[in-house]
Amino acid sequence: MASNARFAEVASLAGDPARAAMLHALMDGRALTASELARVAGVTPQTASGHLARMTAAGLLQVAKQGRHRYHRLATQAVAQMIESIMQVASGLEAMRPAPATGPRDAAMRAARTCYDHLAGHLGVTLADALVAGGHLELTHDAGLVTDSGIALLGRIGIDVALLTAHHGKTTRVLCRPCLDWSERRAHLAGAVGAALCLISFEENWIRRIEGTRAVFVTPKGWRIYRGTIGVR
Amino acid sequence: MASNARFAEVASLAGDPARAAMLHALMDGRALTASELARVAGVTPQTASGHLARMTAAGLLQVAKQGRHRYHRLATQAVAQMIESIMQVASGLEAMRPAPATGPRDAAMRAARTCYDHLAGHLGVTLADALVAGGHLELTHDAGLVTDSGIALLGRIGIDVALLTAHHGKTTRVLCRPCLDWSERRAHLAGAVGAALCLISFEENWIRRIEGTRAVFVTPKGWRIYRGTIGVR
DNA sequence: AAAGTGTTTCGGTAACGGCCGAAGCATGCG
DNA sequence: CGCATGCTTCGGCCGTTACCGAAACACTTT
Repeated sequence: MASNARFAEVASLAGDPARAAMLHALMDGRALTASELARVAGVTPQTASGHLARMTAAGLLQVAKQGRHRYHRLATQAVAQMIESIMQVASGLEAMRPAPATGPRDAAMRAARTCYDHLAGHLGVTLADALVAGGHLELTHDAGLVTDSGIALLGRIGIDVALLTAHHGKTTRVLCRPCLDWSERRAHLAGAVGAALCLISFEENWIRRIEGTRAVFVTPKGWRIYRGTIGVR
Repeated sequence: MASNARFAEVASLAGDPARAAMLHALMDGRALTASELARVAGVTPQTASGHLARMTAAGLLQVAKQGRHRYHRLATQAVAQMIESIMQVASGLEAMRPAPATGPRDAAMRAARTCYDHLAGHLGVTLADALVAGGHLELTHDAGLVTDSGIALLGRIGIDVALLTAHHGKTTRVLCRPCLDWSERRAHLAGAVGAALCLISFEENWIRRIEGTRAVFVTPKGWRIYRGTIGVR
């Protein structure tokens, strides 16, 4: 097994506090500049630059230069999924820890945030719960599927499931994936359907991002849709 | 986000070559002694002991003392999934590398092996392909489900899908999960169904483990079942 | 009780890697 | 054309940690 060295290299890259902070910051799927990442990691720009170069060389990150800025983003979905799964294990250990000091920003994060390309936090699990309760969705701890009633419901709010499937060239309704929430310790909705729901929520102004964070808040219009159509609470 | 430190701790633990080798060795789900793990990692027992103690303290491993041996195993499925996802990213980088020297043992590993609790390698993807081709299974890159015809087929070879679902207390057929193969670069079958198929294959002597490795070989009886009933090749 | 094997603890060494200050390239603006 | 800004490279310091030899510990066997 010669790939052992690669494995260790990748894990080791994620295993540094500064780099971990950067990766977390990139989990919302957006591309950030080197300076922004330096700030969130709490290091000087030149230190951050070194980290970013290494992660890019290793294929974890993808960089696009635009003017005098360099925008960094996670290279692939696989990287995002890896980070999720590490968070998963890491949060599992936290169970036996004293409750961490919870600032106001943390409260917003726990209430609703994006996780790479989908919704997480209390909002995320609430939406997933409502969809499951309404028979629109079936979830286990490691797989999920959209029912016929779910296809209809999603169509009503502007998501064409057939289009999502067509994009993958397969004829199935298995386009969702549970993603265990590190704050709620419950499954929320990831995968193509989760991403589509998140996207349309931004587009239709059901949610808005809280500047500079991964946290979001739900607009009154958003609550109407979530409650009325999806059946939340 | 106070969990950042935990995240880095976990990733960092996986990021050492010696520890990575141990984790890989434990991916077949069995429990190994400290000495065995020291051998596979290429370090002395006292070094291995330190590594194992740290990983156990961090919750990655679980240890059971039995006589003068201490058996170490992965603590949870989440840990196995994390390792998978890191392998995923790591193997993605390998795409542009020269082909690694492939010894005879590597050949057996590529042909068929266990991956935590299910089957991987050429055998794994071949089985998954056959099930998909026969309409018994539907897979995308991040989810999967068993069809009615699949439930019938699995029942014929001794796997009661209803029993698997009952165990999770939910009424769904979404008990499988695709798991990208690092050698084949294709999806094979994981999740509850994948685990059940692997288990029954061992019990019925369709496959046998090659002593001391994760590799397995298919018995003549096994080929009869795989070809005749599942429709391989 | 004594001998032997598997495992852990301790101490010391060596190497790797993160960090910053200073200086060097780029790009955009006045 | 300079000057500012964003980013990178270079050099040196320092903390962390993997590693092994030696010795202690635990448990089984004779």
